[in-house]
Amino acid sequence: MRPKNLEKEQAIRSMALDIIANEGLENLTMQKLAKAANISPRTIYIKYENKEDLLVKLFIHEVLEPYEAAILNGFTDGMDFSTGTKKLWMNTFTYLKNNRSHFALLQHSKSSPLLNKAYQQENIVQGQYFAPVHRFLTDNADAGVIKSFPFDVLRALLMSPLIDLVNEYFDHTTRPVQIITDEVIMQCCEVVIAGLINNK
Amino acid sequence: MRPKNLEKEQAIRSMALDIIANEGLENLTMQKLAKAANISPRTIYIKYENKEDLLVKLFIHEVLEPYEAAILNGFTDGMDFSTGTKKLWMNTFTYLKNNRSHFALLQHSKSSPLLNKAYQQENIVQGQYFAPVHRFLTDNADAGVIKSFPFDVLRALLMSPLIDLVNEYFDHTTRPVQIITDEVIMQCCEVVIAGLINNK
DNA sequence: TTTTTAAGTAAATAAACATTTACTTATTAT
DNA sequence: ATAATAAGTAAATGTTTATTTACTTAAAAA
Repeated sequence: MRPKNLEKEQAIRSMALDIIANEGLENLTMQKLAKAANISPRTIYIKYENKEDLLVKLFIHEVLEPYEAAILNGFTDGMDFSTGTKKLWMNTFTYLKNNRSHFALLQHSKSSPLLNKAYQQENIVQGQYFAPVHRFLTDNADAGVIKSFPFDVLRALLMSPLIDLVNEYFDHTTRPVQIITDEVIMQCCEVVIAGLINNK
Repeated sequence: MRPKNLEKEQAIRSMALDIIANEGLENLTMQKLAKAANISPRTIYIKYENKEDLLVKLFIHEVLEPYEAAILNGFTDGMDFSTGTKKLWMNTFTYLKNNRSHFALLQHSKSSPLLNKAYQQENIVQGQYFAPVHRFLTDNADAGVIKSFPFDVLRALLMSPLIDLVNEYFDHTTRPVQIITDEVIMQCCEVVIAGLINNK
């Protein structure tokens, strides 16, 4: 029995991310991908059931898992609120800055029904990201360190400005001046923290 | 000369938004649209050059313009920071809540190269939304009412949690309990305001 | 009323696409 | 060595799609 060539599988995944980063998800076709990876279209179907299967596996294993691991790097839910939040922000910013195609797929996962379903299932079932951040926020809310809101609301208040700023960062890469720097990110993080903290 | 039937043009636009709201942008095809509007595919091409032209015009005239008008309804850049921000938040939330397909297109405009281009051009050229909100934020920053950041950064800090919450709102419409209520939105708005205000 | 002209239609067309078919090749277990 | 088997390929296939062709209809201007 001839064994699977793992290099080819890796080529498929990496070229898929390249095409998505450079041309967008809507321009990723199986024939284009096969040509870019220097293989026959049929070979993709040996490794993946169909396009949906490829996209979901690419998204979960190549994007979501490394992304969540990177976010949680050096973070524990026992950190004090300010330190923990800054760690989450900086981890996220650094990772997304260096992985534009991953960011693109994450953004697509909000409007593509397919990826959105995959994202929600992954987060509900595995929840590597979900669990520590969930504990971090609810513990701080319960202890009265920050204002009390449902978890999803806290997450929106805490993390969505950062995602928007990453968007700005990529929009601005073609312009002469980079306005979204690490310093700006940290200052913004402090604004978000200031808003959420209970100061009574 | 037979005149254009404006009802048919309106049917095309309104059915397009229906399909986008119910099945997503990726499932809007010219034949499906023609059938839904009870016309021949050819008729769409009398009113629009091609699909891109249709989508861009739909997005700008049917979504972006009413959206920006709704956001600015009753808002002036001379309002005090807290009142003005709450007005912007409530206007935005109310409008998007009642226009799901418009929200869907706005979300797509972040990841679809086509709509993104249209959005940026429209905002740069017309800037109905841009201008008063820009003045509102920069004036308050200059006067020391809020912390000083570039406009784009201020906008991210001020508005992106709201957009994320609208997303939650639509995710939760299928669940039994609505967690994103007008009250929650107003409380979140106060959190954002608290973070940005200079209290020295 | 008749001519003119653009609006409108039904059906076709050509391109793009995901997926398969029919075949070849490489590797391992015997 | 060779049989067995899955990996791999080149070239279809059938479907879906945006867009056109060839024709009909309705209304305004003459």
